[in-house]
Amino acid sequence: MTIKEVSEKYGLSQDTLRYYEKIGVIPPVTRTSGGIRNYTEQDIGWVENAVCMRNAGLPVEVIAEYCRLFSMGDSTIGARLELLTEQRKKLIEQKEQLETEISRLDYKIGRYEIAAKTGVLSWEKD
Amino acid sequence: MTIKEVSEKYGLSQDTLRYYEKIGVIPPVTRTSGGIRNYTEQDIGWVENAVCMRNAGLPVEVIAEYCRLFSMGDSTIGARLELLTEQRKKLIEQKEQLETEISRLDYKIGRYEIAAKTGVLSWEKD
DNA sequence: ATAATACTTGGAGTTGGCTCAAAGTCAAGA
DNA sequence: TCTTGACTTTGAGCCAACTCCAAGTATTAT
Repeated sequence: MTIKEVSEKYGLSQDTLRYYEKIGVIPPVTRTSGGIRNYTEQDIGWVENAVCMRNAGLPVEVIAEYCRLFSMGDSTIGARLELLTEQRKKLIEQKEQLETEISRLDYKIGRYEIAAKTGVLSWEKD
Repeated sequence: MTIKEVSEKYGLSQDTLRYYEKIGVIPPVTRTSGGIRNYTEQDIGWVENAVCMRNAGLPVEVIAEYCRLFSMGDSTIGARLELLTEQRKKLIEQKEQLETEISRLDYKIGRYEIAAKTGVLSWEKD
């Protein structure tokens, strides 16, 4: 698969794909004899991994570290497990933050709906 | 309350508090006759609002827009309701992204735990 | 063979959200 | 009175994560 196709499939710019490879968020991509990127299924697996992790807000640095450990082989399994566990913890915290803010918003929105209907503000501030 | 106290109470730097005020994430803070910031309960309410919204990842621009609308009075209630509803939707999407990634991580972590115990990788790639 | 298109690299520029520094004002204590 | 320290403003600097550009090479279509 060419960089263009991968770019379209995952909604990443070609620049971003090259950038990800450069900083190690994905391992070096397979090339044609002419040096052109030719993404294999494996390469694409790494792209998917990067997309998911980025969508969840993991820093590129962390994803790159995971790739680096992976490339070093089985001796880094413990370290990779630790890295993933730590990130999981952070995501759960974020999720809780989000839930808190969503209920705050729900409350506010509820009050605004009443206000919009009645034209009357049923409260004091913000 | 002085800027120092507010800074310590909410874990924001004094610079950040001044920055928030400057860009309108919080409305102009009450001042002493000498022009020194003297946060009232109301002002602090706005700070809390900013902290919650930022913790959930809302852009400062959006928070500032809400403040702006608020300062314009009751005629903007509809617009404020719309803004909050839109942001709520985004937060829910983000939450879903997070949940997706958390289960992906759970799956990976599960495999790594087995690998760490048995020393054997029970799968092929990443 | 040649033009158009797609690719390459390296490096500079952009955006969001702070963060720091310089230079100045002011109030309280020795 | 002088100094200390907290405050003020304006503006520059920084980091993450892209994003764009220039200059050059390779592939494809005619």
